Amino acid sequence: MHAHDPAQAFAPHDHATCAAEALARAEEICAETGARLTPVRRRALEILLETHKAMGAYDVLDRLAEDGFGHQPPVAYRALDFLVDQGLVHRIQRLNAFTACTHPGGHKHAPVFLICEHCHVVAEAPGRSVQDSLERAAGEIGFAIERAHVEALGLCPACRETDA
Amino acid sequence: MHAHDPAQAFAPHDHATCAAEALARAEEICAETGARLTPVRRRALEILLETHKAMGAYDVLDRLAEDGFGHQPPVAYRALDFLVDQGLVHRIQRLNAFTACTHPGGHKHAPVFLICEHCHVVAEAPGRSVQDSLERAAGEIGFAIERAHVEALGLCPACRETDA
DNA sequence: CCGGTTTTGGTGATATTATAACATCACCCT
DNA sequence: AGGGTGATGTTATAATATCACCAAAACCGG
Repeated sequence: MHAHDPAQAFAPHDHATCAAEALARAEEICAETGARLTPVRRRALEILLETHKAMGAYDVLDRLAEDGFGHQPPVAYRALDFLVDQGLVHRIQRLNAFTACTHPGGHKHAPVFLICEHCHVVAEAPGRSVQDSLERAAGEIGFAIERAHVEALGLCPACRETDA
Repeated sequence: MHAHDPAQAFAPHDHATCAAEALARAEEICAETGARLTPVRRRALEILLETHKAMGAYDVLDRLAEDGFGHQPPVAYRALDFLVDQGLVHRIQRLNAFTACTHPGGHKHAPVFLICEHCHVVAEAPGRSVQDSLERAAGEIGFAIERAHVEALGLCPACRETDA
């Protein structure tokens, strides 16, 4: 599986490479924009990149604390807020949790999240057509969308078979 | 404006009628399914129907307490959970808040929520085409959607003009 | 390099949102 | 009446998120 296939998160893949590429890409993006990927921020991103499951802010915080960073909530929230602002991490509203973006920098990408209720992996699907429908529906009634969150709960391909 | 127009929430309308119809419809639905629209539950729904803004559970709780119901969080959460289960109320993930459904009972409706960042009104738009795109996108990678949340932030027609 | 400014990070306290666990009550059915 | 069920109340606590304040580090114009 190519590293940029949609929903790679649901398929077996070379995760070390997957994470390393995302991290490298994150560094490029920050370098380009002048944003500072400081140690806490970078570490927070690494932690999120370890898994395709979404992590709560306090889980990230615990990990950061283990690594010698502060152990108060703002430490995690500030790092996460920064990463979300840079588009390197997404917040999954449904779970009050965060997941690293697998293909950051994608030209204003409007992600659609698929959340497996069985294995808890979160994948980003190509959301262009969904966002287009959304824009159209909103446009018809004169609503101007600034940003949209699309999150679907269900079963990923692997868990469908397991459960069935 | 007809009571069932999409996104009526953004347009001036006879809200007393709007709320009364929704409440009547809720009673029908509960009668049909045997669900019990008890006093707290009914009151919680009435409270949510007073406005098209989303309300937090604790706001609803305060109102319920004023009306002589219990003043502990479970009182509100249980009533709200019931209403959500019956499809009479929707939870807006983005806001950790709740809004009454303006057209309950609609044939397994898969709503798309439009949240105005200026006036905070939440409207439900017809989401068929959005859900279809979503199903298609998920289907392509073998993901089986159980339910989806689509929430868009932006400006409603009225606030677009005001702000502009 | 200096000094002012901004950004970042640490910490304690607190706010907000949500649930667990258990007791009680009301109703229905027999 | 007895007993089951579902609804409600209450205490306590868990989980998530933010505020306020300070200190240190990075940046920037000279």
